[in-house]
Amino acid sequence: MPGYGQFCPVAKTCELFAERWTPLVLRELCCGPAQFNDLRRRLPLMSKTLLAQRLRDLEQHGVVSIREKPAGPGNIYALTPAGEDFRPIIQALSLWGQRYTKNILQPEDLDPAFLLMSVRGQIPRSAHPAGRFVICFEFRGIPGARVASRRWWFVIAHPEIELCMKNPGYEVDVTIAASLETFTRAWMGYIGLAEEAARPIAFEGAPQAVERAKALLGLHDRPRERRLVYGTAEMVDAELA
Amino acid sequence: MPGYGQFCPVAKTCELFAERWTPLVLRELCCGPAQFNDLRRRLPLMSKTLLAQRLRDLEQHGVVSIREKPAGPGNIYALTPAGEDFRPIIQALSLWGQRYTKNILQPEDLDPAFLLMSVRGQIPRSAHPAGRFVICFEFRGIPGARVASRRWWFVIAHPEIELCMKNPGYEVDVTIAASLETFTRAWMGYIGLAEEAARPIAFEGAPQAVERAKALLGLHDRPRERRLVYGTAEMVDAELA
DNA sequence: CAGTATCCTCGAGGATACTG
DNA sequence: CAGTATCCTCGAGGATACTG
Repeated sequence: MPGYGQFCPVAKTCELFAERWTPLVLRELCCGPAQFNDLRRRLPLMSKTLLAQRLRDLEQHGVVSIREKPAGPGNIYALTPAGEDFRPIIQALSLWGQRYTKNILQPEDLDPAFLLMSVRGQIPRSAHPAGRFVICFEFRGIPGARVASRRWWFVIAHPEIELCMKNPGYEVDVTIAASLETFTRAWMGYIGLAEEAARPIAFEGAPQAVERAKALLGLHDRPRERRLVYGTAEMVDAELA
Repeated sequence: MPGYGQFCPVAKTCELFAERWTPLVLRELCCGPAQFNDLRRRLPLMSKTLLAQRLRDLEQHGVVSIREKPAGPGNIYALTPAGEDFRPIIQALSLWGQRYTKNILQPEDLDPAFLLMSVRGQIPRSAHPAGRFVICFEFRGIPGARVASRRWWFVIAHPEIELCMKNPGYEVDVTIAASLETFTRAWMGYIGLAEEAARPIAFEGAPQAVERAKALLGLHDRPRERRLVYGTAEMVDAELA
């Protein structure tokens, strides 16, 4: 892609930042160093050829560092200090989107895998229950384009949360059943749990466990702009504790 | 361009914001409502077909309003409130660029017309001299790709500054002669006036007039990150007064 | 001036097969 | 797994001509 032919720092920044997929690659790297296939999992519609190319371009521009893994094949991709300075911009794009893209979510934008990885990433470790806590998700209305199962499990065992597509076999504390769209919108805080009489989100489990699950996931009865953290696990802990 | 297939507000925002040329169209509209050819002058490398399409897309997304001119053909393009909310993002992209794109300016990024329009736009009206004040610019090293004359004039006559490609005939108070690259970098504050012994910026005129011109244009002896205002004339007045 | 309509190009990026 | 090499497609957007 040729440049914009302007010395303006907005133009020069856009030459490297406002390319297709690039802001989303940076969004991912905001969560900390990652391997190639970590990024692929989070950007399933991006081809590997293009991902590799973008990473190389970003390295060229001093925004991403590429270092060999200490053992085994493959690299570790991480933000350089210049890359870190995109974090507030990612945050600002997110806030804009939270205000103005609520109502243009398309069925194709919904994906249980991406959703639940995001949900997991926004749970501060300080909120983990003391013992093992298992949440089962049952989604209706998954777009046909997504090859994904309807049932998912969170196995919360401090300090880890395992996301399973197959029944891990543990006793389930809370089951959450909802249409994928409703749950996505509720998690983002675009709608409140109390308002969805037509397509409700059903919680099954002991009342105390249900409340614990809602608190853990940050689900509220009323709409409330979610505070999304584009940062490492430590930053999530610090900002959402 | 298909979407990214993610509900993530960063992804949804990028679907409309991070398209080629779009941030620069918004950058221009940050300066206030504009007509089609105002925008074309500021985005000379963007085709009119594409500009028209982007403006339509932005209107569709509720970011730009398109209203017929009160008289005559053509429209007035302006930011909606949602569009105004991109202003801090443009500002942030600019700050990133000021920090990290200093050293990747290409000859093709230099353009006296774009430069001097930008210079003019960053002068608060409160700084205008009482009487008429005329600055002549003489640029060396204009890239061949740019069809532009080497000499330009600012006719500062409060509350207007006229930018002329042809000698307006007024007596010149200050003449500034420099290579286009040096002047561009100095104006951005990437370099200071005092440091460019090799390719100096020559000021000609009465010492007092020269000092006045430097103050007006915000030129300093030492590098200093320029505070660029992406806003209307009133905002420039308020922030740079 | 302020765009729109039409045609055409070329290059971004997807698909596929391959490698250590 | 973690990419790279190669080929090919298709659609973004440029060029041109046209309109009120």
